[in-house]
Amino acid sequence: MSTELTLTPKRKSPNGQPCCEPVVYPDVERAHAERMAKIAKALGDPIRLTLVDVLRKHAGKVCVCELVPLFDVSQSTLSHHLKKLRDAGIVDSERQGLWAYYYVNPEELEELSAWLA
Amino acid sequence: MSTELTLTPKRKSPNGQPCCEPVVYPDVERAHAERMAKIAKALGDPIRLTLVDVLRKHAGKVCVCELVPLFDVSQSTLSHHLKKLRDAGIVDSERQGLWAYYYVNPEELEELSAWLA
DNA sequence: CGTATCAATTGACAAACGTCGATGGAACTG
DNA sequence: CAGTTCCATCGACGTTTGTCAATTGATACG
Repeated sequence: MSTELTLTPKRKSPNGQPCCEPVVYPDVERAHAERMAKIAKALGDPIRLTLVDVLRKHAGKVCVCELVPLFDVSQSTLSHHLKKLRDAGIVDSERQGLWAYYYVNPEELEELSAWLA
Repeated sequence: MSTELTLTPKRKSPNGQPCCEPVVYPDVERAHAERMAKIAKALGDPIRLTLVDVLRKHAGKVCVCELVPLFDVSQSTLSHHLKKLRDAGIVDSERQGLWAYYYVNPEELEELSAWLA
């Protein structure tokens, strides 16, 4: 990263000039930021965050039919949230007969967790 | 939390019965989850996440005019993103003459960071 | 085979989002 | 004062989101 920016304009710029030197975009960060933002976005809903919480704490595979009664939303809405978490890679699921079991992919949270710490 | 749930239905439920015992909603988590989801949502955009990254790494107050050239969006869009971060409490700003200086409120990230770790 | 159960998908809708260009307002410069 | 600079806000737009009721598809049971 090493971006030691110099960031303190003191006076108005001369006419026509922008106020600051354009600073290079930290290139390494780009894909990094996009991956983490995707994860954060998936966690950006109380229901989904709680789902992840329950799945993590249980540390095993949890049947959808156990998850539905935990929330005040319809089954289809919950299914939709689970799909978002799957699309983000945060959870995965496994079918067994009638039931679907969900579990967390802890690695997917690591990057964001490390950045945040 | 102490929620040791028993979560593994094996057979189809008898007619009319739902498949699982309803499990109590972990009440403590509710406000907690909403606060953290709000923070996560604010971080759920690559531009905003990068803004927070730059502000954190610089560990000081940064002028908006330094931030604008870092991204491929208009000044008004960037201002909009900064407002979202302000609304979430993640950053704060301070006016000095013509310029606005932004900085991170690190405490606001702690709850989510701790949960994620 | 017929019916019930669980879960995903579909379609609909209002609300929120991300973006831009234009405008407004405060403050500095000459 | 007149012009300029920085930044926030407004209005518009197309897209995405969160939600539900209804449907579908797969599986299990009798």
